[in-house]
Amino acid sequence: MADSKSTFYLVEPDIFLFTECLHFLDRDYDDCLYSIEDDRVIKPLLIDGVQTLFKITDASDRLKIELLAGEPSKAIVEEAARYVTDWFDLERNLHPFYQLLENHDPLSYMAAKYYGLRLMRIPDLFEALCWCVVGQQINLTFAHKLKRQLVETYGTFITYESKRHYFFPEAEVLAGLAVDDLKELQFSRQKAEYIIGIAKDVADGSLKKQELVAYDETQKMLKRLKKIRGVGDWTANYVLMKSLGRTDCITHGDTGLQSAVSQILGLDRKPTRKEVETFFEPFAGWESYLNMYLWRTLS
DNA sequence: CCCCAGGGCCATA
DNA sequence: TATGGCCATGGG
Repeated sequence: MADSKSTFYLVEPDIFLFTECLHFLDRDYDDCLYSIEDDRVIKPLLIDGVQTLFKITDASDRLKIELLAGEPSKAIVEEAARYVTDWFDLERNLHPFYQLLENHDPLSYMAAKYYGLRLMRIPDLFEALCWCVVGQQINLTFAHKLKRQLVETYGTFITYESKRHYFFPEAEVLAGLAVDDLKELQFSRQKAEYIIGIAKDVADGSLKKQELVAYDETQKMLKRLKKIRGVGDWTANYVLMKSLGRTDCITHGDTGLQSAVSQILGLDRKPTRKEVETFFEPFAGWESYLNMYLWRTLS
């Protein structure tokens, strides 16, 4: 294959800064589904059952995506482009959000300080749901440890330069597990039951991302998601913003969010749900982005 | 030892 | 509808 076929570019939108997006991905945690070194991301993608590996770098006004492993068919390049576009939320016009941000009293500093940060998404619905269940109630360090155990035990991987790059486990695989299989990985009984249940729904086709998208309204999507055992208010909102890219979601109950809002309001306690809603009011339609920028203040 | 982490279910009233 | 116990583990 000609080398040119294995590299493609995506035009960067206005208000985009690759390093700022990478900073959010990197933070202090050890994520097992991508690796970041210097100013590049290495991301394995399973596309129609084909194992691929991409390197993403910044080329001034474009994102450069190089295929490191896997045949560069047209379909694979298209899927990879789709994935990266969603991952970095490249299709979003952030001007309206920045307008609100710049005119907001205590938060206007964010427009410059976090300039170009995008809602870093988890395009895969199953992965997003599982990540939520894993992260429920526990600290993020332990959550990443649990995720790594899950991925390295039940996921497949591609080897590149003697390093393993893992794909998130298939729903069909996790659907066949017993609760005790996950308890061995330090999952609580509830988390194990939730994840296996969600895996079964996805594996048998009763839960599809397309179904959610078709609802068109955030409230209907939330209602559908909350029917799933293990999915409450926090998870439903998290999944809608991170997987479906809804911009009007607030991760109610999120301790990180509460901590950020508490600091900004100068409270010595966690804010009530009402106080959080009031705080978000000026950002109607852009709650998810404010949510993201508030998380950013924590790291 | 305590409490709390990017929650949610379930029992109880 | 609202509240409290519970879950697994690690860090402060």
